[in-house]
Formats: sequence, structure tokens, C-alpha cells
Amino acid sequence: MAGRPRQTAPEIEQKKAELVRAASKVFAEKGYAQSQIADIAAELGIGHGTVYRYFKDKRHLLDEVIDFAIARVAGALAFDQPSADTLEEYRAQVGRIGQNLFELVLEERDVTQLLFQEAYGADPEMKEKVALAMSAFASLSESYLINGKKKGFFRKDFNPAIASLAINAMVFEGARQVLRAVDPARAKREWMKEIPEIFLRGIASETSGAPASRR
Amino acid sequence: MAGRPRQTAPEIEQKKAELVRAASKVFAEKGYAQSQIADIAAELGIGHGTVYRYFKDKRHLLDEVIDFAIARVAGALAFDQPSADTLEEYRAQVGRIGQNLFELVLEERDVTQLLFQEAYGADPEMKEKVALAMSAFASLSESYLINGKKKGFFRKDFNPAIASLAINAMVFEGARQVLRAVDPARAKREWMKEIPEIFLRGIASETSGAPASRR
Amino acid sequence: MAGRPRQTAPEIEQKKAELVRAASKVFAEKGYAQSQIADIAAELGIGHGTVYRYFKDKRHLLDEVIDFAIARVAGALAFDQPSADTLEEYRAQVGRIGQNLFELVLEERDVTQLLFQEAYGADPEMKEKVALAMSAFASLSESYLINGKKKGFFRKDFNPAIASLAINAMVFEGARQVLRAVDPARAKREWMKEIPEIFLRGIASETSGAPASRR
Amino acid sequence: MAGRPRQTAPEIEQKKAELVRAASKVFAEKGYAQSQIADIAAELGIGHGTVYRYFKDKRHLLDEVIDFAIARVAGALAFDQPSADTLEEYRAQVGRIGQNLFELVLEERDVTQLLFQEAYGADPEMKEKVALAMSAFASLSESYLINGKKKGFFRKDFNPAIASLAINAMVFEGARQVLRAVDPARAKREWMKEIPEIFLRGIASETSGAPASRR
DNA sequence: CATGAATGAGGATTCATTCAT
DNA sequence: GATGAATGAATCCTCATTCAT
Repeated sequence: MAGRPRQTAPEIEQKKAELVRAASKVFAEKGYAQSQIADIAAELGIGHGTVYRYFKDKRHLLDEVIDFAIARVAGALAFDQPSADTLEEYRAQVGRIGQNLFELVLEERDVTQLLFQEAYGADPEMKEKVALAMSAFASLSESYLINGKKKGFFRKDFNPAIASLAINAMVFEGARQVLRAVDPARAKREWMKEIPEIFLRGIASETSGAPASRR
Repeated sequence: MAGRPRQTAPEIEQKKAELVRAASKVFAEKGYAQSQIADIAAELGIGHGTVYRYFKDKRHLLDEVIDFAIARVAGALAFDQPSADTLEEYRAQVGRIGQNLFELVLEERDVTQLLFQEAYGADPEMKEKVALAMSAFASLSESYLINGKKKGFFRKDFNPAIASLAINAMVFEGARQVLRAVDPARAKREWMKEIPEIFLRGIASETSGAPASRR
Repeated sequence: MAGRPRQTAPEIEQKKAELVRAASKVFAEKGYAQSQIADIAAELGIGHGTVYRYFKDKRHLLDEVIDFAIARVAGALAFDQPSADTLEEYRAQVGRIGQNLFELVLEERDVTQLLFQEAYGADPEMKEKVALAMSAFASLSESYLINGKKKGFFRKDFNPAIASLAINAMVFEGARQVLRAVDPARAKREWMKEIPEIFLRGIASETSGAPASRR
Repeated sequence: MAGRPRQTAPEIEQKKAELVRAASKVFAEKGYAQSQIADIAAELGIGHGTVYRYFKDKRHLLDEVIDFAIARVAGALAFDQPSADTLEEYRAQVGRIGQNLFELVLEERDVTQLLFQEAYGADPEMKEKVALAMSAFASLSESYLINGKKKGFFRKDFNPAIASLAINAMVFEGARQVLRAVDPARAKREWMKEIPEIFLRGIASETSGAPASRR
């Protein structure tokens, strides 16, 4: 008469996590609007009614999927502290962070693809949420830039708020290209090599004169 | 006996253009999936059945909206020829192109927002179409980079295919930020100033040593 | 300043007749529900709005199409008077009537097909109208049967009301088969030969005993 | 953990059968084009969405309705084997078959009405399907006729392919009339009596001379 | 009169969500 | 708890009909 023991919190979390993964996959493949709850349930071989035991509705499921994606990417980006003292140390840090991120892209295609490609399209609130996450990612990057400025291994004359967004945009474009690439490992290697060069040294040849607008 | 004269081709194009604009606005505001044909018709104060005189269905309307957006952006980007002989000339060119693009962003918020934010999300075909357009935009940028390498005002040791994608990603992020900005004019000014500096000179201070991996 | 002279009644009738023909064709090909007013107008190369100058709405057009079909078939069936005095004269009459009807079938495929195949399906009122016409056709046939009974060249022991419907059903089935036939002329010949034999002499061999229920 | 058990195949068939019946009724009453899926669902007191769990779309529902109608009629017609050795035996057989068919007509008004009245009108494919079924019904009848010819209780000089179609046409006209009749039982009795007389003995009086065209 | 651009009522269909089992 | 049968709100789209030109 004791009955089935109530699901424990970890069991619930476990099941939600599975559902988030399945939903990530389906959303990434077909887009949110084209994805049906039944597709996601089928992915796990469960009844589609079951999804509603764990998520209030489709929209909340998307919410948690995006949250998960943001958390994963944040985990890759926030790996380190902005404590480099030299450009070389910074380069090493950038290398590790890039390594983390592109590793994540390769291992969790669905999750990253969702964040970098689909997320903007869902609807205004979703867009806002993703924009906020992107701001947060930019803040992470910005703290590195501010550190570098303070330590003197970066120029004084650039706007770190903008530069951080710009750098992240390049990185995320790299992520998209790796996702699209025929040879993702090679694409990863090339992007990891090029991006830091571009934003650290620029592409102008060193013999070219300084810009007219600066000293 | 004459009857109402049949619409001339230019009249049809005119009407389609109006519809494309209205649809751009609605799609940009609510996202494609959340937009109803009736919303778009209401935007022009016409009956929703009328939309179907000009577009086979909702999807074809989206198609033409995206095509229009791509064409507008391409028009802004393809303004010039990759003929600069010095870095200064190139900077001037970049300035003009950036001016064109950010002008477009401010004047055609809906159209650009759609391309830079919504378009990825619609569905696989749409994603592919936008990805192709992005490739085309990258090719434009790449031709400038190749010219600069040949003329000697760019380094020899960067990958122009990747750099062009990366640079474009920064520019388009700038576009997104300008769209989101409280003071778009100011945002435009700042991004137009920062982006070229970042990818031409980099953010590393000049006294910092060259990277270990290069000479 | 006199203005265009008002359409004369015959002109109007002429135009309506053209429209009825065109509608017959389209209705016969696609069925009433699947036919669009625009299809019918296109058949005549006129604007579809024009149809409404001659017919109140689609349903009234169908009405007149059916009326026309009924009139045509009635014309073929009512060619003669039920005045035969011998079986041979009756056979000759049946031959002429059959000739008329099958000729009509071959010359006016659309009209007859419509009546024999589509008309039942439209909707309850249409069904009723066609049923009435079929009753009228049966009455025509019945008057021949009654005449034959009176003149003595038909049996006394059959129900002419039922027999007329039955005979007409055979004839109209013949019409349908001729419409479907690969070689309509041959089908026509065969049906014209078989039908009268069946209902006049029956198919039982003459040596077979009379039915138990009759003398 | 068990969850609501999935519907078994027989349960599904049961439900589809109910829907086919309801659809038959509605289609028979209003015609296919005028019938709405919601009408059919309402007939069973279920939600209209439920219909789509069992039938892909309205057209497929019609398909199965027609298939059902054809099967029912075929069941009534194919009751016996063409094994009669005398005209009397054949008469008895015809009586049984007629009994079956008219019984069916009275018991399943919707289904038979649909087949004998609506089915032609739906659209070209439907027409073809019904025409095929009619051919199959004619083949059944034809086998009886061929048997009778062989056994000698039918004339040698008639075309069984045509006669079978003609006889069936009379029978089906009888069915239509029974459906329309104020007193269906009486109509059934009369038609069952008249039809065999007509096609077996004909209506010509026996003293009338043989036709000129035959011996 | 003729025309065809515009309209919107009408209906099929989808699929997120509920809830009896 | 899990399930999937049932539901009906939500929308796309069609096409008969109107009426300004």
C-alpha cells in the first residue's frame, strides 16, 4: 500500500535534461516552429503527453533549451579569469577558450547550432533573451580586454565594449562555419589560428603608415 | 467594352514591392511563424485575399522578402570596386561601404533586421539561402582582401577566405547593435570607427612582441 | 451621344448560350464543385466578371446548364408521337429515337455526360431537378408503352410505369458506355441493336417454359 | 507507468467503421462538396479533429466510404454462384440476389444512395473508381448470362457484355426508385417482380412476329 | 457593357494541450 | 507516473462575388 515512490528531484532533473537534449536536436534540425512535441517525444521513445509532466508547454521547453545552450557556451567561455599579464599569456588564454568553445561546437552540434542560428528567429522574447546572453558573453570578453588595457599589452585607443562584441561576433561566426564545414576539424584549426591574429595584430602590413585619424 | 485595364507589369511590381515592405515590417516585428497574412494585409489596409494575388503563399512572400533584403544589403556592400592601391585608399573605401551599410540599417530597419536576425530561423531552406547570401557577401569582402595582399598593403600571412567571413561578422554585429541601440546614430559612428581599426591594426599594443608562431 | 445601343434580347440569349456550352464543358470535365467561374470564362476568352452579367451566380449557371441538357435530351427523346400500330412500327420508332439520342451523345459529349453522370452529385436540389427530368423522360417512354399495350403488340401483364424507368435506365447506361467507349460508333451500334431485343423479346430462349407466376 | 493502452487494430477498425457510416449519412444527405468534416464529427458527437486521427483528409474518407459502399453492394450481388441449370433455377437465383440488394438498399439507405447517386459527381478519379466497380458488378452478372447461354436456357443471339450492363442499370434504377419511393417496401416488391420479366421474356406480346433483323 | 482587382466568408487541416485510463 | 486518444483554437488558403474603371 506504500505505492510507487515519488520521483526524486534528481530523477526529475535527469529526465528534464534528456528532454532538453532531445528538444535541442529536433529544434536544431527543423527549427522551433516546425518542430512538434511529438517529434521530441519520439526522439526518446516516450509518449508525447509525458513531455507535459516536465514542461508546462512547448514554449517553456524552448526556454530551458536556450538556457541550457547559453549555460554550455558560457561554461566554455568563462573557463578562465582575466588575469593575463602579457600578450603571450593572453594568447594562451584565448587559445584555451577557443579550444573549449570549438570543442563544444563539435561535441554539441545541436545546442550550439540552436544558439548561433535558430535562437534569433523564434519570437521577440526569445530574441531578447538571446541578446541578453550575448551581452553577457560580451561582458566576459570585455573584462579580458579591460585587463589587457590596464596591463598595457593592449592599445589604449579602442572601445572595449564594442571590441568585445566584435570579437565575439567573429568567434561565433567561426562556430557557424565549423558547423557548416565539410571538414570541421580543419575549419576549427584554421579559425582558431586566424581570429586572434586578426583582432590582435590586424591584417594591415606593418610597413603601412598609421591611420590618418590617429597619431 | 474596354473593362478595367489589366495591371501593367510595373504596377504589379509596385504592389509586390509594397507588400514586401509590409511583410518585412511584420516579419521583423513578430517573426515569420507568428506573423499572419492578415497582419500584413492590415498593414496596408487591404484584404488578406489580395496578398494571394501577388504571392502564391506565405512562404513565397518570405522568399521575396529575403531576396529583397539580400539585394539591398548587397547593393550597399557592392558599391565599389576592389581597386585601392594604398591602405589609405582602402580605409576610405571601407568608410564608404560602412557608411552605405549603416545608412541602410537606419533607413530600412525592418529589412536589415530580418536578414541579420530572423532569417536563420525560418526553416532549413531559408537558412541555406541566407547562408549562400552570406557567402556571397564574404566573397565581395574577400576580393578586397586579395587586392590588398597583392598590392602589398595587407600582410601575406592571413587567410582571406576566413578573414572576410570574420570581418563581415563584425560588421553585421555592428548592424545588429545599431538596430538595438538607444542612440543609433552614435552607435553607428562608434562602430564605423572601431571595426576598421580592429581588423586593420589589431588591438595589441605595438610594443608587444610578434606572436611566437609567426616571424 | 446616343451611346452604345442596348444589347438586344437575342444577343443576350446568344451569349448565355455560349456560356452554357462553355460551362457544360468545364463542369463535365472537372465536376461542378471543382470548376471555377474563371475556368468557364477562360474557355470563351472573356473576363470572369462578365459571367455575372448573364447569370446571377454559379448555381444559377448550373441550373441553366442542366436545363439545357434536359432540353436537349428531351428533344431527342420526344422526337416522335406514340402512334405505332404494330411492333415493327414501334421498333422503327425506337430505332429513330435511339439514333437521335446516341447521335446527341456523340455530338454533345459534355452536355450528356453532365446529365448522365455529374448531375446527381451536385446537391439535393439539383438531384431533385434531375430526378424530375428523369420522371418526365420516363413519362414519354411510358406513353409509348401504354400505346403498345392498347394496340396489343405489348403484353398486358407488365407495369408500364416501372418498365419505362427500367428501359430508360438501360438506354442511359448505353449513353454512358458510349461516352466511355474507345470506339464510340461501334458501341453505339451494338447498344442500339441489343437494347430493344432485351426489353422486347427478353433473353430467355423461346423454348423455355413460361414463368410459373404467369400464364 | 502503463499509460492509456494504445488502441488495438480492431478498435481502430471499429472507429473507422463508425466514421464511415457517419460520413455516408452526411455525404448522402448533402453531397460530398457540401459536407463539412465538422458535420460528420457532430453526427458522432466527437470533435472534428478526431476525424483526422483516422483519415488523412476528407478525400481519403470519401475513398473509404465509397469502398465500403462498393463492398456492401458487391456482397449482395455476389451471393451466389452462376450454376443454374434451368430458367426456373435462374429465376430463383435472381430473386435471391434481388432480395439481397433491395434489402441492402432499405437497410443501408445512405451507403447505397451514395453509390447510386452521388459517387459519379465527386471528381474524375472518384468517377473512375465507381465506373470500375460498376464494371466489376457487370462482370458478375455477365457470368450468369454466359452460364445461361451455355446451359441453353438463354438465347444465343445476345451480347452478354452489353446485356449485363443493361440489366444492372435496370436493377440500380430500381434501387434509386426504392430509395425515392413513398412506400419503399411496395416499390421493392414491384421492381423485383418486373425486372426479371422484362429482361427474360421482354414486353412484346408473344403473338407479335419476330423482329425483321432476326430469324 | 466588359473587365479583372479586390474582397472576405468559408472550410480543411494542424498540432499543442488535456485528461481518462 | 506515463500514455496517447481526443479536442478545438488557430490559420492558411480558395474562389465566388462585387464594383470601380
